[in-house]
Amino acid sequence: MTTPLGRERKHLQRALTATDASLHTRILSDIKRHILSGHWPPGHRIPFEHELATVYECSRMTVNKALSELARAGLIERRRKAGSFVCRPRSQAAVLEISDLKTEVEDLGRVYRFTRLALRRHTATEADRRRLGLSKAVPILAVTCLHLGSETPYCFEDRVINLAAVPAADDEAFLWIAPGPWLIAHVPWTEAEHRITATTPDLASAQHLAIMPSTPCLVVDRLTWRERQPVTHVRFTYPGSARELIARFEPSSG
Amino acid sequence: MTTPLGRERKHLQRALTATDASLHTRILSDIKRHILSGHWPPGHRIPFEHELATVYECSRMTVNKALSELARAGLIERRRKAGSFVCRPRSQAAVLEISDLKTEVEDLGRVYRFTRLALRRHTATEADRRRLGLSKAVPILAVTCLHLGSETPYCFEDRVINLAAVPAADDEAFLWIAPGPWLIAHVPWTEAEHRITATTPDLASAQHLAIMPSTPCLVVDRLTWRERQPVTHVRFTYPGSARELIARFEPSSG
DNA sequence: CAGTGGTCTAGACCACATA
DNA sequence: ATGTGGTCTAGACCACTGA
Repeated sequence: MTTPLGRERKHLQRALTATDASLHTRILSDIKRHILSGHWPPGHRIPFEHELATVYECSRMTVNKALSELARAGLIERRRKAGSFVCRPRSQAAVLEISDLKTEVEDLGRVYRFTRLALRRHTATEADRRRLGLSKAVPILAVTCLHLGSETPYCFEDRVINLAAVPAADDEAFLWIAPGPWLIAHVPWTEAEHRITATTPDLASAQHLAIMPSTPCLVVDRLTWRERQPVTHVRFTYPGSARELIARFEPSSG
Repeated sequence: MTTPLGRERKHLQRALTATDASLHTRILSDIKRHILSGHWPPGHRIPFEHELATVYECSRMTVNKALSELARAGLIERRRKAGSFVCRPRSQAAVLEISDLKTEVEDLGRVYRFTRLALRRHTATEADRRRLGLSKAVPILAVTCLHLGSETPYCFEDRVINLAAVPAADDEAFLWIAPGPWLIAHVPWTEAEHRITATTPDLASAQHLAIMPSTPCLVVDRLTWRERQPVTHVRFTYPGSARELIARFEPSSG
């Protein structure tokens, strides 16, 4: 009696639904549809796992997989003994895709080029330490670049690299490869924090971008860690007219 | 022989690890650590499911749960017959938390208040339709608000609401509740697209924010749908000095 | 064609929160 | 005390795909 009894049932279901994917996917999207359509408002208790298992004629594990994913996605909240409930939507979260500059520029249909401006190695000043969130005076590589789209200044990059975290950067001139791509190739899988503000450019930025010092600019500060160790801080300054950050939000997964 | 043979093993593992959570969580974070530390570089093939199942002395399902989650998180890529491989990191993606203005202001330690300025009901003009991505001349509710932090102008809100999607909005004056919270309460679970730019404010914004027309401003445009139907478009204009958008990126889950 | 991941089962025990 | 979700098992079949 260890023969798979569920097999006939499974095939029956496949025949009935036919349309698409796996069962747990179907359960997931069914529930998701109920939530997104408003049919199940926030606070609504969705059926228990064993109920859904009965409805879909499957094992509880299959239902559990669907519900667990919905919980991770933040669509439902699960409470022991109480059940699973539709969440109130998170205020507004959005996934911001910050691709590399080359892709960005080429997506605008322009020809990408960058020039390295200054490159300087020194011990971290007070300002550098503040940028990197460091307390010690580690060796630092400071580099500035100008990124162009079809020969028009597109973005000014002002970066410090923590050489204690990335010693190999000391041997790189960043003439043929920009610091960003180089770092991704040499220090993959980092964590990052972005700060996005609107300001007037500092003098260096305005000069290199060839804009008036009063031109509003979008400034993206990115601080990157590797295993809680600061790796690099970079400030991208875009003339406000050049850049749009676009972020999409969907209740994910599906 | 249907008695759970795995029980002794399970308890053995609990005793061995003791530290924390579930087994699949531990497997997940073990692998994640190998990846984030660079010990397993992009392209590296991680052990097969059955290998890990042997190592951790558990069933393949448990390993599968961990690996599936890593795959969803984008840390590994799974290919049938070939195995699972460490991904190259996605360029840079970040989760931007756009909370509501009340929370935002209060997080700055200020007292939140908002005033509704204009409220007007009319048929969608060409401009309105462009904002909402609509082709038909539906009824529209246009509303502007000023949000203040400790009586200082913090953000100017210029919004249009598609009354065809949210008829109930027609009965709301938005004097006691701001349009944002009202919409979240009445139209939960929407999809949204955000556009973030830096510009000089338009005349109305500058006037209400009491800033010079040359002050750089962070402008957040948000278009919201419900089931592919445009619900609302809103433009938030912040004096550049007032606002920082902060986005964090981690290789998620764990 | 052989072996991987993808999926599913029919149980089980447990922690835990709630009624 | 009871019943929920959380976790896990020891199998199984299948689809796909790369060697």
